Amino acid sequence: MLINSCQCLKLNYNKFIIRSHKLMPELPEVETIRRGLKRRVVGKRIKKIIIKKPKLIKNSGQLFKKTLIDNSFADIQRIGKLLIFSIKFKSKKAEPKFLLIHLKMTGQLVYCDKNNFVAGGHANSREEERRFFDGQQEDFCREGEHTHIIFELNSQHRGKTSMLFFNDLRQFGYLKIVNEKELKEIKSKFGVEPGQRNFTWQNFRKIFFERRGNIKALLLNQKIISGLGNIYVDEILFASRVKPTRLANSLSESEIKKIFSSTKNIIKRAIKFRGTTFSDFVDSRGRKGNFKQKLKVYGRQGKKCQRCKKSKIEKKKIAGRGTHFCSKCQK
DNA sequence: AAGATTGTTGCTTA
DNA sequence: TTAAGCAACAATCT
Repeated sequence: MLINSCQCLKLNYNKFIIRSHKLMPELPEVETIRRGLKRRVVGKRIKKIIIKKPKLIKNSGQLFKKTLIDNSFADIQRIGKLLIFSIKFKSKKAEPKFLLIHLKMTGQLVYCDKNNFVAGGHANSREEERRFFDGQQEDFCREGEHTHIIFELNSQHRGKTSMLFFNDLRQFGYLKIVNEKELKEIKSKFGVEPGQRNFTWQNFRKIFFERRGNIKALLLNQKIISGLGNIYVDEILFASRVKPTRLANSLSESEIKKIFSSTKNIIKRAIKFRGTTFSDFVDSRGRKGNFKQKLKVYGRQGKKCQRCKKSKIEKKKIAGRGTHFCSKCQK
């Protein structure tokens, strides 16, 4: 069965796995993608690039190709939800450059060994989805309707070809080549990040005195705290017993402390479980992103609160986003 | 069938 | 000057 020999690594969330929820890559998902890709693409020569949707590349196609082709990636880093590929140039005196990839809401990066598979994108139908889960993923692992950029990679010593596909159903994601100065500028716009050195109690605490908006908006703001999205913000606030409508400057010291520690813990745990929305088809065990099972409020609207077992989880639009909470245990 | 959904940007308002 | 609020972006589902 192909599932055992499959070398196709699918790095992203899948809309069809959790069809009723629209789960988007946040910090833990992007981090999982980064780790998986780093192992596989670093060091491989970029042989060819096919640009099917030029608008997704924020440079000229010519510059994009010229910068990447015949070179390779030295490393993959991440800030917030943004992936940063550092480019290793064949010629040593070239100015350092970086490839930024943002997946936004529906972007995917799919890695595939060409010798085993041609890679795919979103499943295009329920039928495709069904076949996929029946293990017949050769039907699915091919260039899909939503594949917009294709990198052909070449392993230096073995000469094997592999493919990296950028798929994006809604085409909100982007790819961009930047130099060191531009990268620094972009990085400077990100706030403190769970798991990074700057995520200290002192830094975190300070934020709350400077802001007037509600806590939901604050936690979603990438300039203040980077990496959180709609799912984890709801989970963090539930864990902290704080209502998402609360104003940042109305929170007590102990409430801020709770938010601080649950942010750290939830993000750490979500990375450990390889994300909520992440799905990985590479190994014979078919491991998936498992955090979905750990969600306490997100997507549970109308269901009984697992903590107080009395109230129902509510869903309201707060800070322009669908927000899930228990009004009994979140004050 | 209109409205909701998602992350981010950029515009408007306060 | 700065922050808050909100439309816009694409495509799909309810």
